[in-house]
Amino acid sequence: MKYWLMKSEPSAFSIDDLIACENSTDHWDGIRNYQARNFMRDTMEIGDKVLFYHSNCDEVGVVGLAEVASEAYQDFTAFDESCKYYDPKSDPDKPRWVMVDIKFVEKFDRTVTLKEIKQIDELSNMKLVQRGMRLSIQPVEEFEYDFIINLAKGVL
DNA sequence: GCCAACGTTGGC
DNA sequence: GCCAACGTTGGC
Repeated sequence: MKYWLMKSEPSAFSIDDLIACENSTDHWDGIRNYQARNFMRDTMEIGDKVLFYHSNCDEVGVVGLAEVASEAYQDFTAFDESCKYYDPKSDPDKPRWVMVDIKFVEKFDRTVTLKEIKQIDELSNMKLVQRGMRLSIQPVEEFEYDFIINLAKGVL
């Protein structure tokens, strides 16, 4: 069992959008970064736990939980010329990009904000708060995952 | 909207 | 293989 943080811009795809999907599950398409792709392709497993993070918005932070619901498979949006994620260099016979399905688990009553996370010593090693870290899919430690849930629920 | 930091591309 | 130019990310 592994733990991840996955970023999404709520103006493009928010946690409420995920809830609204059939079975509260959707494919996580549009990843065009090799490191993030490799995590999905090589390391993620069905059932892995995900912190759902809203970036580039009014209230930046972790808004809820999800889980990995499929193995990695080819990201078909790379072959669609009309899609903004179109990548002419991705050959359908040898797809360059993959995605996984993500299933909604829980929406927090409140957002655990980036600002708040930055102020907590125990979370200072999270990739999220490292300078210049832009990866949209990041591994997190189990205790970090638990810590953020506890913050959201006011247990701490 | 700004801009720092980063990843990718492509000429050499 | 180097590195400048460019495009993107994402906090503020």
